[in-house]
Amino acid sequence: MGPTAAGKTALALDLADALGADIISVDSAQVYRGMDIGTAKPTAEVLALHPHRLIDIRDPAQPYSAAEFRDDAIEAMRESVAAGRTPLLVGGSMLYFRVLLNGMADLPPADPTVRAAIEAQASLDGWASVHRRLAEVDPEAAARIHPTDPQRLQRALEVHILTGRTLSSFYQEQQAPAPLPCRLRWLAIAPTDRAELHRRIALRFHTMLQEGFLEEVRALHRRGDLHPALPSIRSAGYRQAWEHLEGRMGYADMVERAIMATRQLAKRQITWLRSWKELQWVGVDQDGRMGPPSGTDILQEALKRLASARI
RNA sequence: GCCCAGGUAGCUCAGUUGGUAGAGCAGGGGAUUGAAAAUCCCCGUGUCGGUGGUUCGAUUCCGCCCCUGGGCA
Repeated sequence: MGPTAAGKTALALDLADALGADIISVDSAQVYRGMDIGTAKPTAEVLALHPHRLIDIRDPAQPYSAAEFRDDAIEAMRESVAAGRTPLLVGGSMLYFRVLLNGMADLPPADPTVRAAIEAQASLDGWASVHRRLAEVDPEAAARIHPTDPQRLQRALEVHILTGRTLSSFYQEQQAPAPLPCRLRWLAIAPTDRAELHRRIALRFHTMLQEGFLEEVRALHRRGDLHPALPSIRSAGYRQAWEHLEGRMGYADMVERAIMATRQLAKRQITWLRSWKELQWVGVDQDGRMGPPSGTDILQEALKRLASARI
């Protein structure tokens, strides 16, 4: 685990070799085909040598979800363990790691029709009216969800419309998480200081531009069936590039805002990691060198052997 | 050289009919159950360009100086 631009992929490739492991991607953006440069997806050459599971499994027009990830990841882990190998889960989508660890309630999947109806109400009477409506049928969820949080309001009301039951009631009967095919060890990699992380993020975005990031987004834009309401197009960098291509943002602004969005993403990822239990940390210094890992186990042994590697 | 408009938070700016100032963005902290690279919540002391003057009190009014635009020579 680690914030974006921390050096997860480089470490994962080395660790996979050292441990004889199968890499399983835990990345909500790298699942989309045709979104390569901007998601910092490993190149085709790298993927040929180190196959990654759960990359390129969706068209950008079709949203993926944490629940689908949970099922897909467990299946991939099973196959790896059955083959006598070690699954190595690598990525920065912390909710995805979280659902593997804690499981999810048995909720209905998203329903586009119901969501469209809720959005119609919101655009007519505002999200505050959606919040009031939720308060009538599910006061507990309404108390917990802020009236200005459209995404969670929509989800809570959607669950009630689809099932006639409250979100809270589903949470109460939530089962223990699905048993995993192996025990998990948690390892996080991140630059030691924030300024260094910011530097790496800016540097990487400029590299992406040189590698043809705008052309990549232009190709997505030309399809004509994609739009900024999709999770794929909303992701950091793509959203700003999309606005620029539609003439609503200048080039310099696009670059600045894309980097800002990525910094903010990294901050949220670090917030998740701060509260993670039993987490081993690997720090990365200004020269990209890994520091000594915390904790003691076989992972640490593998990391020691890689200690001179640059991330 | 003269005239005009500005110089206030990291940035863009508002404001104080004289009682030492506040928005957006950035940044920081937090939340996170089928969109999560998403969505949301909380956090604002800064020689108010410098220096003299008027005043009980000046960031605010006045003089001079410096800097940045624009105009005229």
